[in-house]
Amino acid sequence: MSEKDNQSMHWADIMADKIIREKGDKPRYTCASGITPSGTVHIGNFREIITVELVARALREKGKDVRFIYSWDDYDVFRKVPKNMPEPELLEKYLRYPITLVPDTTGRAENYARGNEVAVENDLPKVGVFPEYIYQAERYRTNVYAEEIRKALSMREEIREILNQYRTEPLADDWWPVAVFSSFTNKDNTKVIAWDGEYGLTYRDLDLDKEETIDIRTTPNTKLPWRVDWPMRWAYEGVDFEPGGKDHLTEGGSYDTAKSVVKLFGAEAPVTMRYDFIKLKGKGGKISSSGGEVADLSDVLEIYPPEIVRYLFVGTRPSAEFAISFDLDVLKIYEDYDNTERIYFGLIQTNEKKKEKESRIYELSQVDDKAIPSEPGYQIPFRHLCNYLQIYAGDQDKVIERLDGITESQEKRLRVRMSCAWAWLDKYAPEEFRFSLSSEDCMYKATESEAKAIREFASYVDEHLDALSEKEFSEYIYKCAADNGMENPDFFRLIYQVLINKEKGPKLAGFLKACGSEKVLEILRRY
RNA sequence: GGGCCGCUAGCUCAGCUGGUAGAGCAACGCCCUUUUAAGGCGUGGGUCACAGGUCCGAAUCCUGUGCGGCUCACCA
Repeated sequence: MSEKDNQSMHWADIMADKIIREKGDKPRYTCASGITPSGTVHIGNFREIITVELVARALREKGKDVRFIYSWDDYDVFRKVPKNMPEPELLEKYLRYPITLVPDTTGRAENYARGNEVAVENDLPKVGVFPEYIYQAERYRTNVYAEEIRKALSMREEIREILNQYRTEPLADDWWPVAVFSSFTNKDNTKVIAWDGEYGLTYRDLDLDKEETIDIRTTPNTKLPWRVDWPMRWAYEGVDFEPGGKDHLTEGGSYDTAKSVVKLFGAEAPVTMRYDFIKLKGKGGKISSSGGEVADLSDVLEIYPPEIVRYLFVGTRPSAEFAISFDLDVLKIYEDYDNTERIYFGLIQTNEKKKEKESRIYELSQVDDKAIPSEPGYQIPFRHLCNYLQIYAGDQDKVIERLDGITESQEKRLRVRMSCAWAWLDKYAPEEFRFSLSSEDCMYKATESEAKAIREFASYVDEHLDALSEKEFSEYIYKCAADNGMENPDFFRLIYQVLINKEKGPKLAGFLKACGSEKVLEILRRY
């Protein structure tokens, strides 16, 4: 590979090369990601998933077989009731339970953890992400990790030493590298008292002050604490790559200690990369959990088509923080994506370096790398599309009818885009941006002289709108104002009032043409 | 206290394995005597936080300083 190629490489390709370099040339690589579904899995968590997906795709394109596993850490403790969950007082009673044993008050699934999981599992295929899901609650509760737990117990002192390196307070003398959910209460308010050197573990339930001895080969109650659990799973699955947030990948963070602990399990740490958090812009705090506003993948998919959702992440270095916008920036995002697409299809000339870079971003943004579009999308600015949609009150078929020379594949993509645009107009667009054509039951009350001007204007529209250009027709707007003794601003205001019940609107001449004389006349002739 | 990140045009940011700065928005002007957050063309605007260093050459690499932020040191 030449140096030149390297310069224009995408971060996912660079990471794939790094994995191959550090892990050796293997026929198959295991890429992992995971999270505790202790609340809504938000778009920040999605960044880790899409990061793995992009690296996995880059590896596959280099001819490697890739296993992409996604670990749901649903045997973690329920510590806090998120603010966006229904029936908080019921959930309150289940604090300190494993989240898999907490009821789902949203009615989405059989338990709390599962409810948060299904939301994500339903949306990931839409953006072309198909991991193999691993459910840690099931793994632990069916004793899949019994040997690993026994190993951890036997390496108690070595593990303690590693963890103590970064702690302000050393772990207590009676600390054990295992957590126990009480079989009496399901809560983790327990303390390990003894281990028989094999599979027998004795713990005390601190709430009830009762003791019990369990067999880690048969009990569903044990689990490893995070800093031991993570490296254990690296070893168990043979993980080659797993990214992490900056909370994990800081000195003394869990990646650091796990890197040492994993050796005790006879394996090496995976290649990693750090990703930064995602901010939100213009969401207006509609959904709130633990204080801040939250958006999940489905919120983003509502206003951006899948390939643009991917584009947001593909085009940004993972180490950089960025904001996902719900406000007017949405327009720019669509324009940026379309621009990248035009570069890919050679509709815009750029230098070779930029073309390579943008083209790679375009490819990686596509949901299915086996089905990259063979032609660019229908060229219509997002703003324009929003106005057409509003003229036709969201009727996609009518908008399509107005567009010349649209192909089948373009129509398919445009319909997705229209759904997003419509959702955006409805939920997030600023008021000035929105309008709807007046209906008969909410007519502007015109004075007699205004009505006369409107009727005259209607005749101009009837005679000239279709035949003349936007600019040429403008003359008639001014002429009509003058003929009726009105100041221009007043006349424009009048027409906007009549058409859309607002004082202002899109640039009038162009707007009239976009509406078409038929629709305009239908409204004007009510006067 | 440790670690990390950021500091580039009024705003939001791109550019970063070095070759005398870019985009969008905002501003201003013109097309059009003329409403407009839907048009077109154009203009202005930055000692790239600061100080050193390496280099023919630094926004880009190194060192230090300042300011802002995040994170670990509890749990996951």
